[in-house]
Amino acid sequence: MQLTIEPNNGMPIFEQVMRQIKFAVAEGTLVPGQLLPSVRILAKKLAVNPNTIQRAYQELQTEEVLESLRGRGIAVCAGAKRRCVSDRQTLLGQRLTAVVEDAIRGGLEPERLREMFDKAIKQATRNEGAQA
Amino acid sequence: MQLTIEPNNGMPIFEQVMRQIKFAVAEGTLVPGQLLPSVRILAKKLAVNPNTIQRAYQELQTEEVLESLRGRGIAVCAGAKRRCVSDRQTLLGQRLTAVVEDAIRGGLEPERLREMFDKAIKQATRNEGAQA
Amino acid sequence: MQLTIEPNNGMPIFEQVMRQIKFAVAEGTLVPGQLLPSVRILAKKLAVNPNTIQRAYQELQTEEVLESLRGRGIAVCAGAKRRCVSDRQTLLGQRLTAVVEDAIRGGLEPERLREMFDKAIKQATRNEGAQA
Amino acid sequence: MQLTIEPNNGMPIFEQVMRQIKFAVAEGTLVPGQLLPSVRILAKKLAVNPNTIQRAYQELQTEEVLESLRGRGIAVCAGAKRRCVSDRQTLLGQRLTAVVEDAIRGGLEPERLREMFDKAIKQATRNEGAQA
DNA sequence: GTGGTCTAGACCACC
DNA sequence: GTGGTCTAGACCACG
Repeated sequence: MQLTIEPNNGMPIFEQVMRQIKFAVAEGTLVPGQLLPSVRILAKKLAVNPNTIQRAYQELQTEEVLESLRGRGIAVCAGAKRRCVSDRQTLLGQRLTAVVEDAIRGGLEPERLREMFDKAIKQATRNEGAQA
Repeated sequence: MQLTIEPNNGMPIFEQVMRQIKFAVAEGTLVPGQLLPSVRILAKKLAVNPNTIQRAYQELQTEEVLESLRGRGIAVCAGAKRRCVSDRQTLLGQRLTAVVEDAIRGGLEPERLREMFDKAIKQATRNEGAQA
Repeated sequence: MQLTIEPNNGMPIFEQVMRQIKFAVAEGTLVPGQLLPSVRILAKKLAVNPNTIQRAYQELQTEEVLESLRGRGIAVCAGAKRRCVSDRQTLLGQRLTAVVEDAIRGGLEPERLREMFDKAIKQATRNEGAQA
Repeated sequence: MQLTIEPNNGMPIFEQVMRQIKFAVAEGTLVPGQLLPSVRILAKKLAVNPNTIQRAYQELQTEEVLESLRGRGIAVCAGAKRRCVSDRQTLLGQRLTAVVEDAIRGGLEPERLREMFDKAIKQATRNEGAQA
């Protein structure tokens, strides 16, 4: 698993960590039962305070994505994958709807918006292909 | 001009005010040269701390959307409309691109994304029509 | 509102604070909309680190018992009372069931258990009456 | 003797082991003088760290429930049964009293509490009967 | 003034 | 070794 954080981009670090872990669970990079790096290890790797990682892990536990195995570490929960995938879908849908609404309400013609959308899709798939 | 703020929705109040003023300028509800309500009046109307309005006006001045007319008040700048319109366009483009990128990078098929987009458009135009 | 914490009794301090706040909401000492003491004030009053109070408030927000009013403070949520009351009921039920089960499973005769229960009730009501 | 542990239910594993051993002594499944399985054997059977069993045995020795017989193993103490039985009684009494007190102090009417108690008793005896 | 986030470092229980 | 909790003190955005 490859985590990257960018401080000072507005999003709290612990939240960046949470999102990336949920993402990894959703796409299967992290599978249920798998142990995550320990708080201290991950903190060191990301050059971040252990408390920050602790908080990310903590909140992911209350979201039932991770679970603490006493003395052994922290692992991905059983039903986590399904939950993360659906979370991501709804979040994505909300964001897309919000953008479209703002555009339409701002007087942008649907045709023009569609052009922008098509362009964005084309570019995104090209990027994706390049990385693969 | 009709401003509405919703506290605690995550976006700072001063930013909500800024966006709505820029929006009004972009669509022509506020025209260059027009005077805005005084800080105190607007603060009272929105039931908001005057400091908050002050900051919104302040930052809009540094963005050259508003200008302070000594002793008369605060008015919309000359070239503000063009600037606001293009601002809104680029911002919208960025948001749309970001959502699309996240979706594709997250493994969503372009066809599925397009369906979501079409649904969002249909709903947004329906809402818009209802309001008009 | 009167909060008391006892360190070193096993229960984390932030959890003691949470429980007592939920209790106060449940019994109506704290009413929806009411502002709580600020993080710093309460921390000082309880002779505890502000972070500890912050965490209690934080988690009560994710449980939708409290809500943060930006720049103004932290207040009791609208639907909080009902939620806290039902929470307390279910929790109580679970504890009672657990004790009874342990007793029966341990071979205690139901009649003997009922005697103990009656004695506990009598004593508890007497205490309660004394305080009132 | 049949021990079962459930990790991550909040109660430390060594304590679960202790309670179950005391329980077995109290009900006579384990009789004074009887040898317990060795630390390693039991640890393996429960799929648990030997240190954990070691600690359970250790603390049961300081409570004079078990005693170490040099070279032969660990056995149940002479007066252990009486002690365990009375321990269990007082513990049970304390828990029951605590629950009842919390309920009454929380404003629950004694009649309502009694209903809950009766229901719990009925269910517990039914479960017990089913298992027997 | 408020809450929110973060760092640094400590202590604890558990395995 | 692990996670969990706490203290101390800092900085930030917001009102």
